[in-house]
Formats: sequence, structure tokens, C-alpha cells
Amino acid sequence: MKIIKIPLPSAGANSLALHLQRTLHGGQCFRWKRFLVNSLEIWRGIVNGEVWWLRLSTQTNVLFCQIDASLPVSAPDAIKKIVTYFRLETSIANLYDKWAKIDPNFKKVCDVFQGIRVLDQEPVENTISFICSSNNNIPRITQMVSNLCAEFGSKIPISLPELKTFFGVPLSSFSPEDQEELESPCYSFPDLDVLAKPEVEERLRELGFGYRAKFVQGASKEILRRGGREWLMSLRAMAYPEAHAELVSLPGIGAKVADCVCLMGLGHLEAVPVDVHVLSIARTHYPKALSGVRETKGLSKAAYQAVGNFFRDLYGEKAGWAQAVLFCADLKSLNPPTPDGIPCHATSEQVSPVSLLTKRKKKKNR
DNA sequence: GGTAGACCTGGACG
DNA sequence: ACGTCCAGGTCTA
Repeated sequence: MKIIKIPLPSAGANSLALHLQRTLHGGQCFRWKRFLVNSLEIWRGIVNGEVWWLRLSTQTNVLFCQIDASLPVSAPDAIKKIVTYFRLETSIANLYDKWAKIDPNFKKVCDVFQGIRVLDQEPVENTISFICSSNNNIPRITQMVSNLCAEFGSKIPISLPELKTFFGVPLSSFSPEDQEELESPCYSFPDLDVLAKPEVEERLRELGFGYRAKFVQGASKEILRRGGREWLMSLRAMAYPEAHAELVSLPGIGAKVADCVCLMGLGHLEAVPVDVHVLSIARTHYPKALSGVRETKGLSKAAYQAVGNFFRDLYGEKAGWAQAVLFCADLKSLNPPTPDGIPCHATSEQVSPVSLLTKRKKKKNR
């Protein structure tokens, strides 16, 4: 068992270079679990077939990673992977400063929503996961992805004797539920050739995927036909609009999911996923974004493109990252009324940061 | 080319 | 208790 240290890039005084909850539980990915023990926050994630353990010290601005010494993973390799995954070579301070100067609305929320990073994810997992995200909520997506992996992934070998302690905390200190979770096996994300099999659809329906079952199987099959993971990886080298066009031609992938994959799975940081929340943010605080676009109830294709182009024009090459910060301000799950852990925003403020950008609740009257 | 409805499911809300 | 609404949408007519 080794614990390695990864110093984070400076984020300036009183600023965070990384906020794990906002980044890992903000709807970007669905394979991380947070454990709270002895008022310590420990994260476990399954990334590219490996189990990662993380702990963040905001005091020292260091990210600790515990790795299984029985695995053939060297510390430099592990560091490299983590730096890539969290894009730690990108200075969040520079980005936030730039966006805050450009945009008064961003300035309002950036202090309260520090440390949000766009992850660099594996494209197959990212694509399939976001096909599951359509018309869905984060807890259920998380459950579905977990079921998908347990059913069609492979068990990741973990030497249990090695894992008796987590950053020095013994297993017995965890809650009974957490202990059970910790002792149950972890599964890798399934391969495309497994998901592409025709019988997968029916099984996924049994697992509660609903109408997305057909899309998961169908998209896997189609990706495979085009060259599999290698083909998906090739979209990274493509220009963003072309990569987006390729993705939307897959079953179950529309403009929004394609932008999620472009942003988080393909490194196209100018991709701006536009949903009803972003549309509402645009309508309320960036009226120019929709000038010249006829107002409709839903999100028309014209409105979708107008909003995306507006934010790209406003923020520049990493517009998707800036937008992720704004979106976080709107995510209730990260800004709970009664936080069970570390609050994401100042608790005693009269005006919640959430209300800075969007109305708390929209009443639907019929 | 653009717009309503349907679509699986489970938790929240009245 | 139960119907209704909603969740970071997509597909089809």
C-alpha cells in the first residue's frame, strides 16, 4: 500500500484548485463514491478499469492517492493518469479570472463555485453513460451505470488484505453500509463488443434502462461498425463541429449528449451542452444569446445552436468549462438545503448563489 | 426545416 | 393514499 502526493496547481489565495464533490458528483461522471469517516472525506472511483482512492487536503493543496501496491502501477504512472483525468496542468485560477473579467454573471458565482474541473474521460464510458442520461436524473443514471458494469463489465481484482485501511483509517471505522460497499467488488466498464450483442437490449430493460436499452445496444453496435473505441478516439483529433456531427448520427445521441461527449470524453472544451436549465440561464441573464431566434416552448435546434455559439463567443476556446461552472450553480444536488457534508456555499447568506442565476423553482400551471 | 407527443422509471410532491 | 410532475433528451410522425 502506498500513498502518493500530487501537489495541485496554485489557485490563488482563498481559492480551490479542485473541489471533488462539485467535479465528481456534478453530473459529469457516475462512477465515484464519497465516503465520510471521522470527518474525513474519502473518494473511490473506477476509472479505466482501475480503482482509485483519493483524499484532498485543501489546507496543503495536495491530492493524495492511495494505490494498491500489489498492482503493477508505478507512482509516476498513477500521477500522470490523475493529472490527465483532472486536467491538473490547466490552471483554474487563470481561467476563472479570465471569465470573471469577461462576464459579470460569472463573477457573481465564481467565488462560491470554485474548483470545478471538466474531467478528461474515457470516451466509450462517457458516451454510453450519457446515452443513459437522457430525460433522467443523476441518482438513477448512477444506478443504471452501476448495474451495467456489474452485469457486463469484469470484476476488478483487488487484494483485500491490502485494503484494510484507507488513508490510515481502518475499515472498521466506516459505517456498516460503507463497509459492505467497500468489500463488494468493483467492475470495469463493459467493452463495446459485449454491449453490441442483440440480447443486451432485453437484459438492460430488465435492469430498468427503459427505452434507453435499445440506444445503448444500438449505439455500441454502430460504434463498433465504424471502428470501435479507436474510431471514437479519432474524434478527438477532429475539429469540434465534425466530431459533434459524427456523434449525433448515433442512435440515442442528440445535440445535447453529443456535446457532453465532445466536452468530457473527447477534449473539445468549446462544446457547450445546452439543456433547459442553460436555456433558462441564457434567457434570463444573457438575452443577447437568443436575439433573432424565435421563442418556443422547448429547445429548438436554432435556439440550441444560438446559445452554444453565444457562450463560445463569450468565453472562448474553453467555453464548455465556463458553462459547467454556471451549471453547477443550478444543480440542487450539489447545493442541498440541508447539506450532509461540507456545504458548497456559505450557509448563512441571505441570497443563495443558486438564485443568482436562476429562479429556485419554476411553477408549471396547466 | 421545425414542432408536439410518446417514451421507461422511480422519487418527490400535493 | 395515489395521481401528477419531473429528471442535464431523443426519436418520430
